[in-house]
Amino acid sequence: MKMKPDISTLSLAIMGLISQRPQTGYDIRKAFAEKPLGHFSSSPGAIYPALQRMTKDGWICGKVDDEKVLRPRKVYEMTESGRDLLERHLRQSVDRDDVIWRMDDLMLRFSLMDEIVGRAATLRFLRSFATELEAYVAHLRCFLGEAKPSMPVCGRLAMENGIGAYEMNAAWARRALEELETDA
Amino acid sequence: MKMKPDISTLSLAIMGLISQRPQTGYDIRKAFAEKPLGHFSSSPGAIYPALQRMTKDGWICGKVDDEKVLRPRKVYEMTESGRDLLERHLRQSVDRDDVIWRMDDLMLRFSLMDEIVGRAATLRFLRSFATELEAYVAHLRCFLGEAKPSMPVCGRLAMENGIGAYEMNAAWARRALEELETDA
DNA sequence: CGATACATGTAACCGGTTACATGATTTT
DNA sequence: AAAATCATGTAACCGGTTACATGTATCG
Repeated sequence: MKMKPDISTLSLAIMGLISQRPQTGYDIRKAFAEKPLGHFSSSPGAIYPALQRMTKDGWICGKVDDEKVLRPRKVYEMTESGRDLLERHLRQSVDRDDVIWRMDDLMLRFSLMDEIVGRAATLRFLRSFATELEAYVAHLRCFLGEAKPSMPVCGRLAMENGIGAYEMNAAWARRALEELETDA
Repeated sequence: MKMKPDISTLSLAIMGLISQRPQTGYDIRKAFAEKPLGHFSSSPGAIYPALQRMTKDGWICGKVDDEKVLRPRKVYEMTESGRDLLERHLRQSVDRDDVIWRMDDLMLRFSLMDEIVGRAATLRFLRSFATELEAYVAHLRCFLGEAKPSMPVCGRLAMENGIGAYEMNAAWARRALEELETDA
């Protein structure tokens, strides 16, 4: 019912940051704590184990930037195989399960993809994103139409809120598409 | 940075269902698998342990509806202290941390509260929900205004998407408020 | 009689949370 | 010298995921 995410949202966010420029665990924690968008845990108990896992898996590697101190300051950067994995992940197309179960991942992918896999991939992404959303909205509207009479007021309102969220995303995708198609 | 949720979203959803009418674990699984809105795991490995925990904590209790069979069919219903806890949870007011970190919980609460704690509480909820959202949107817009020049196009678009989602929710809350104020 | 839906559970695993522990560097 | 900030980590806990195991009732 869920499946797929070879890369967790946290790992993706971390790779997004260190792709821009190599960073320490602490830099990453600060970035997550200060950024208002995309909520990631900035707790050391999340970040450091994640960095260890990703290192073990060969996606990133940490270079001790200073010599023989007891507490080494490690600056992490992407490895080749990490970049590879990241690019493959960013290039994946959008399906219905993604829009239902992995919206956070989708938006995070969008915010990274233009700079890492280029404009063409970004446009492809937005088109499939909008298409899947519009199809799913149609499906939900149909469901709502049938269920409405038997639903309590607030159940119906909650569902309209859910559908509204998907519609907002679809409209945003169309606007973004227009803007990105007509610029440099 | 996160704190608070005395009740997990899954527990809340389960209590919402069995408040309407006593149900078995299997009924709950089916409800989660079929309902298009609010994504809950319908896997037995999530549901049954959750039911056990909630029973242990005294929020619900399961009555074996049939006598000496090897596989008893347990119908769960709310206990008094469970109803108490649920009502207290539903009556909580909305703060900024809720709209940032617990939007799912908020919408689930909304969909249940009218029938469990009444219209007045629902209206109070919607008012504080709208107010917090509008304040947070203002804050984000301000942040975006400052950061915009130094942001990559897609970073800006992603942030606009995030803000748009909050705005959509605020607008929805105002509409819902109007509808609920003027009806029965 | 076999398939399918009904129905309940367990166990290994994984990753995030909270809380704690420690040390280095900079500021007051 | 004390306090704050920079910086890295560990350990216990909790709950969800996946996969497995089992048994019952109904229907063709």
